[in-house]
Amino acid sequence: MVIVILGPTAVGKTKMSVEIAKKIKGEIINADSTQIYKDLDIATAKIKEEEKENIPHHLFDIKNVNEDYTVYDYQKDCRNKIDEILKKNKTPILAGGTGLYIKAALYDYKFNDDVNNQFEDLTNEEIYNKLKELDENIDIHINNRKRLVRALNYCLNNNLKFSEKEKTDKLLYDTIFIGLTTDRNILYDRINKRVDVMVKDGLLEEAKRIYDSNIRTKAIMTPIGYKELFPFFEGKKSLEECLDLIKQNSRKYAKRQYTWFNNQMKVTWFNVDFDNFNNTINEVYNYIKKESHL
RNA sequence: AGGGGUGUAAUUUAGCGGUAAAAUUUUGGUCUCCAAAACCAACUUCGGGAGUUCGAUUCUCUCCACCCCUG
Repeated sequence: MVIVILGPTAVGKTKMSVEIAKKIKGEIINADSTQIYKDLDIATAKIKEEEKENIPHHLFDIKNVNEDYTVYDYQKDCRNKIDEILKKNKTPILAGGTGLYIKAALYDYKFNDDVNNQFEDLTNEEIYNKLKELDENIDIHINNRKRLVRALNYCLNNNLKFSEKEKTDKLLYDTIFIGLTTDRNILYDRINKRVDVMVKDGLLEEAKRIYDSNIRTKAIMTPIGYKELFPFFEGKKSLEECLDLIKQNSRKYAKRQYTWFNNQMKVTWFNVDFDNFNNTINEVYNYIKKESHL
């Protein structure tokens, strides 16, 4: 059995994962695309060493920021870890907020081979029209260039219609999806406060180090919390403006996480009791016990 | 208190005597490799009152609010 602890940012997934692991002989696998990387600690809200409580944690800090890592890599790595842990007769617990990673790892999710970007010179409309010729049922919006390119590649490489591509919802593992949630207002308040705490914990120093390194890879530019501070280091914006932007981007991110989880997975949601987190831990634990005895 | 200015969406700003607009926020949604990403959609507005006019958010008066100057 595999347990997944998911939810929007700042809702308490990390803490829950450790508590559940302690109760059920679990090992934790990171399911957060930004915590894969070394040296990105504060902005990504990565678990601290002393918080791990001797529970094994996997797929944290496995890449340098100048290396690439994609869903494709994660699918392989995560499945390997799951198998390893199951062999030891322990329970893998995926914890994190990157919905696509979770989906790719646990479902029979297939990738295209050989994507190349030979259409760089074309306008969106030209790509769209080419695609429409090969697949008249396509319903990707014309402004969504990334997806248009991918669909066109699929049609050309496989000589098949993208709209008829097999979409499977088949789970590869016996999985329990635990979703942690709370009122939107409370969540937003927590997000805002957490950013302030990050600053106290050294977010500015971490971001400055990254800014000075002059590395501008995807790993650096994707997480919320670094790029927003660059204008401050350049004297172009006030610190407050930059921090507000971090908060705002985090809120938007949380909103998108909800739409993904609600539409892509069968999640059982638990309202988090922040005043007494133990209540929520017990609730989740009892639910897992009940489900796993079936 | 006197003089001047400004009031349009949650915010910043367009605009016009003839159905009020954009960006951002917010909210909802899409999704089969770059997902803390990409994309789509929706809601809400002319400070109040009176006048001129066929018709006023636009012009006039007045009240209110805010800002600046003088005291």
